[in-house]
Amino acid sequence: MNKLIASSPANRKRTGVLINDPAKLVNTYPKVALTVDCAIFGFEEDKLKVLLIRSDLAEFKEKWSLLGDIVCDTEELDSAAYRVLSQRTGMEDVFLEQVRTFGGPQRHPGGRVITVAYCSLLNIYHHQLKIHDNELHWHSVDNMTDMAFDHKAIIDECYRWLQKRIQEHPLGFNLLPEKFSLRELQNLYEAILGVKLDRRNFRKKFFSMDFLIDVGEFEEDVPHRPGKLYKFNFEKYEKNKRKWFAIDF
Amino acid sequence: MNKLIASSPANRKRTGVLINDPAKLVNTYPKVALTVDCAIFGFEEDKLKVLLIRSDLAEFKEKWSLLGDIVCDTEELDSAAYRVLSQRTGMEDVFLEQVRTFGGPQRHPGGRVITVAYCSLLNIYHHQLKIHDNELHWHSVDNMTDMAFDHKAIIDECYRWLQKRIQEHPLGFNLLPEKFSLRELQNLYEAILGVKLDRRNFRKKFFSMDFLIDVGEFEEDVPHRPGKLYKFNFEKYEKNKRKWFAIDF
DNA sequence: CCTATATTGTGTAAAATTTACACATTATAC
DNA sequence: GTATAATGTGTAAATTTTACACAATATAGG
Repeated sequence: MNKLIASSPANRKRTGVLINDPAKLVNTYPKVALTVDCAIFGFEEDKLKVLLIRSDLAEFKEKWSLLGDIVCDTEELDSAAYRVLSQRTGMEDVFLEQVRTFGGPQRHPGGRVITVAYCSLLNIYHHQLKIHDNELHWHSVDNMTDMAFDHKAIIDECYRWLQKRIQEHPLGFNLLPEKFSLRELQNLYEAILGVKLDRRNFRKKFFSMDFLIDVGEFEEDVPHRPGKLYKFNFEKYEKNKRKWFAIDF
Repeated sequence: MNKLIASSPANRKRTGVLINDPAKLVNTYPKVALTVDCAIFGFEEDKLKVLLIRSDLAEFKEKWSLLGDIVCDTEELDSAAYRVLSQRTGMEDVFLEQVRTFGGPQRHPGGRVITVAYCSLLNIYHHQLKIHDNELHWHSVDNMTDMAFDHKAIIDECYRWLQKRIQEHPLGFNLLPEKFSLRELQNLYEAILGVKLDRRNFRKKFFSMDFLIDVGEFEEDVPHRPGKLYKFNFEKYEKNKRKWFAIDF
């Protein structure tokens, strides 16, 4: 099934003789192209969105793909992903985390290309966000179709990852403006998790965590009684971060 | 900081002209060596162990490394990891999951080598387990020192991943014999999580989940009253898998 | 056979958390 | 000024989690 490669650690006979020239060894290894792909999520009109670009492969004409790039020679994976992110959005200090690596031998029509998938969260209305390329678009996460490569599978994986993660860590705030109302926060959770939550219990939950700072301001331009605005107290959270423990499955 | 690569998706001018020859494009990408590394965990004498091998690089003489191998030309990442696992342990049907990818440009002294880390769990006393290579050893997970490459960091990451994962999914049973006592199960959780648990509450918890099958047998060769033996009901678990939901951070 | 030892197996009460649920308040829109 | 649409708030019941002690049962060793 696999071509045998004599130098491969598992096939190399272990003679007890140590290898003095690792570069020579690595030279015998097969090489693949390496990219990063970013699932850049945003939240708009109470919907989770992901930033996509038109594929420029003829084969995937009219199809959408994630923002990605090759990893340069001496570049860290995280740095490559971050570079994609800031080049494409103009934003700095954006939430970014590795999700998983996709390496199917047939995933790219041009030959083997391994991609490390990243998840990124940003506020679509951030003043710093600049999307120049008019081939870039925010797509609703439900209703992902016509995707190039295996990018549908990557987005699905990143979305599941996000659903899980926002329940355990305060990631969601990265999708909101710095100041937000509890309604916005609840809409965010409801949209991402695909559930309906009780308003009073939701509030009680977040207030009891005691990480919300009342900024003493109110919503504006809403056609009803404006809600209070809050900030998330990241410093306090980092200090009090509870060690998560509960057997439950 | 990074060498510019004209063909890189992010640098390529988007002219609207579609690429008809993706292979030609991929050929211009820089290539890296690709490996998988398996953190193969076992449980012995109430301690979490990981299977390591002596590094065969002179540079890492006397140091330990994870079991890994290069990924072959047309091989899936999962398959490569599984191949390492079965070649090294003789076992089939072993729990295996991708954890994350390590790709620091300097992580391998022989040049750039990206590695996809996998976590695997098996029962050290399984009759099928055959470890031929006498350079292979089970190491206690605390007390990991003298590791080759960045394998200490990889093990740390896999260990944290495991700690989290066994609380949400019934992975731990993969480390135990098919039939086990509740004491063994509790020892497992205590060892992996590094906590002390109340015996009665632990039992109540697992009984209330209702996934344990009383096999009607008892421990043997223990110098005290033998405990009942149980199996984990994986079928029932798969059917009833509850969708995990709880905002908590 | 008896005794010492070590571990199994079991229940309950208190505390904490989660859930379900309704109405008065406050702003805008017309 | 009135209709509308959302905010803001409390409590009781149910559930889950925690803390905690003692009798039963096997082996080990004299």
